[in-house]
Amino acid sequence: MGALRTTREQWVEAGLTALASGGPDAVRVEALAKALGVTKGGFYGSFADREALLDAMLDTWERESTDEVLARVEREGGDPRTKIKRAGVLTFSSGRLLPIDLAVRDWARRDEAVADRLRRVDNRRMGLLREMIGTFCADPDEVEARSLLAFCVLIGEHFLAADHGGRTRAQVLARAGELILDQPHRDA
Amino acid sequence: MGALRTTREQWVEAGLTALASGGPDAVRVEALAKALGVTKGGFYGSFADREALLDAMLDTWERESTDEVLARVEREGGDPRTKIKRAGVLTFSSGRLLPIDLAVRDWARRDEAVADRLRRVDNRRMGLLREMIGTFCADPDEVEARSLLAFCVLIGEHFLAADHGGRTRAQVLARAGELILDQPHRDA
DNA sequence: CCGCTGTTATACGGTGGCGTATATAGAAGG
DNA sequence: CCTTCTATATACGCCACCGTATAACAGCGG
Repeated sequence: MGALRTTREQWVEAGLTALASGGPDAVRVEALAKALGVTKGGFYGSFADREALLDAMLDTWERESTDEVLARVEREGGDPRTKIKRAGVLTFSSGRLLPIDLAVRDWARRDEAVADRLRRVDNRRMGLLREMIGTFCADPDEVEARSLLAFCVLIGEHFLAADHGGRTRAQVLARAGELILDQPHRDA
Repeated sequence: MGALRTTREQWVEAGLTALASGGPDAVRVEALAKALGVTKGGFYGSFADREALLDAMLDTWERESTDEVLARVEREGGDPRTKIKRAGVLTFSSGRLLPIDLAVRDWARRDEAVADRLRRVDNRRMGLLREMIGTFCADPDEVEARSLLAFCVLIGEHFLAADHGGRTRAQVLARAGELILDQPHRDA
């Protein structure tokens, strides 16, 4: 073989970094090449075009966000609450996946194919939430409502800019988490 | 005067439409001109450059999202719950403001000036939520938590792609709304 | 009716990005 | 050590876009 090749994975990684910080429009072949210290010459040996890279990036994101997280959660075990918390940390507290996730969400509003992928990912996550919340809440409709609440907070939090009158966001979130997860509603 | 001028407002309106459907990168002077049936020739009579248009667009959005909504809510009166619901409808159920709002939220993640504007807007909205929820919830920390929950749902809902096992999103949201607003937490 | 006045159309230069073609360089194999 | 093979550098054409300069043109005042 010839000189050491810049792998598909390196291009995908650089692409995801660009996506995370600037959205899909920031994923530009020449910019990624510069970030990798090469020129775009070799890019078209690994990918047909820019679209193919975007597709591969979404493949990687989908796999890391679902299969890898769920496998690791399953492998490390624990009670339902522990599992869910671990899934949340793995997905939204590693600096890597969170910004990609948020960028994909905005992207999905304008691209139906991206929206389909996001639906697959979100449905698997909702599955976990249902499972956990179902352990302490009997009404399936309420399980669904609480799962949606939890998911909306996990995501929506990052799109809100409001302050909280001296409290930190983390403090308010902790209290909100209690309302959703630790205080099952009692029917009047 | 010469030929009928294409007003600043028309450019701003076209810009907001483009922002709503394609994000800030879709706000391109020549594309807006085509949408207005003119060329970009006159654009630079109304704006110094593209940045000036983006600024004017944000001015308009900020005013419509806060002053106009709050003034109308105040003018039409009603009890706190009615006021809040009216504010929610005016902001998030008119096809116009919602997509702009979502686009601005993603934009704010990458632009500090946009983030500052969004903070001003969100703080005024949180003010209304606090006021309403404070009417049936005494603990200020819980008021804050419930307000954040409500706001996260209003926004996060539009960034989620999950299904709900036969239920519609509206059904699940209705139940979630009850949990946040109609079922004050009782201490154990 | 004719000449201002100011808005818009048109043309231009510059930049940056995509995808292709060709040359080059560096490792593997003889 | 030389050949060969392949990834990459380089150069190219193309297009979209920004911002400017200049020309044309539509109303209004005289």
